[in-house]
Amino acid sequence: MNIGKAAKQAGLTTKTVRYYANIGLIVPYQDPSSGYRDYSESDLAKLQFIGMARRFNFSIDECRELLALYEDRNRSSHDVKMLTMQKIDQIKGKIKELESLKDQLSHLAAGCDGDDRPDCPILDALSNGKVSNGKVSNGKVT
Amino acid sequence: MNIGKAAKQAGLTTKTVRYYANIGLIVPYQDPSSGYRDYSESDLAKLQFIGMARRFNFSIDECRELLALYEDRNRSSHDVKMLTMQKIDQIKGKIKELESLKDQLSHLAAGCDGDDRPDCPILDALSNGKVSNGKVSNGKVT
DNA sequence: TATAAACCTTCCCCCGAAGGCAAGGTAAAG
DNA sequence: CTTTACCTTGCCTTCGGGGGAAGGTTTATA
Repeated sequence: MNIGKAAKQAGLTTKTVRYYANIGLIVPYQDPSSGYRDYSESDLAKLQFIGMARRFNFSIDECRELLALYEDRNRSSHDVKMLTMQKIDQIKGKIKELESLKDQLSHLAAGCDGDDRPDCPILDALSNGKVSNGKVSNGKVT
Repeated sequence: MNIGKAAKQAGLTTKTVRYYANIGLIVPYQDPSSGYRDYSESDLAKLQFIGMARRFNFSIDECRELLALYEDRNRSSHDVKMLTMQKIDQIKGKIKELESLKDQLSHLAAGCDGDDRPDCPILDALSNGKVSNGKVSNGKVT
């Protein structure tokens, strides 16, 4: 199967699929004469697997781990669950951080008239540095 | 004031402050003979302002807008509030997205025994593509 | 006064995870 | 045979800086 079809089946772009081949994540057979990549059914399954994992916010490196487990017939489900729980914790942390940001910004916005006069508590708060209790970044997750 | 002290006062790294000068965000006077940058009190206030805005997840371009408003004695607080509300909406969207991810992953994890046997509904779900209802990315915000 | 430590400068490469585009080769259809 | 659709590599861009080299400046100390 050519890269275009494989990409479409997996819901990815050809750029992405080619990138995965370049970084050694999913490397298909490549015809030496034409240079065309040829994706097998097994490759396609892996592409779909990775696509789904990426949609769940797993990083490429985490996908590498998941893929290794996926291919290991003797893996323990414990290992997979661990990775998943870690990801959940990471996401929870990011949510808390964003909740805090949202609350602080909402508080600022509530104090601002939002009319055509220049007085603005939001700008005041940003400039005097005393907004609230900090602790903002950085749990990754994006 | 030298860059090191200015950066420290603003809670930023010298790298970051130099970067802001390079992209034209906050450009201090630069001594032509030594090449040293010299940050005025006004520059420092802007650095602190930007630092705070960045901590609130405003992008560099949004910081540019905020800074323009900050410096405009005739701005209307309406404009500032608009930007802030937009940012709040953006953050809300990202939170929803992460909540959905978390719920789906939690659901998967709950179905997985997490023992040393290989059976793993998490991997099954990732590979068969039928996890739940998709709609995952992408509201930015990071 | 000499020297060392602590600053500062520019320059270039690096991260994640691809996207965009150009130049050119290949395959399949008409 | 030609057009069209697909494929290839390669290089530059994103975003917000971080790391470190090579070298200049300033300040403190011996």
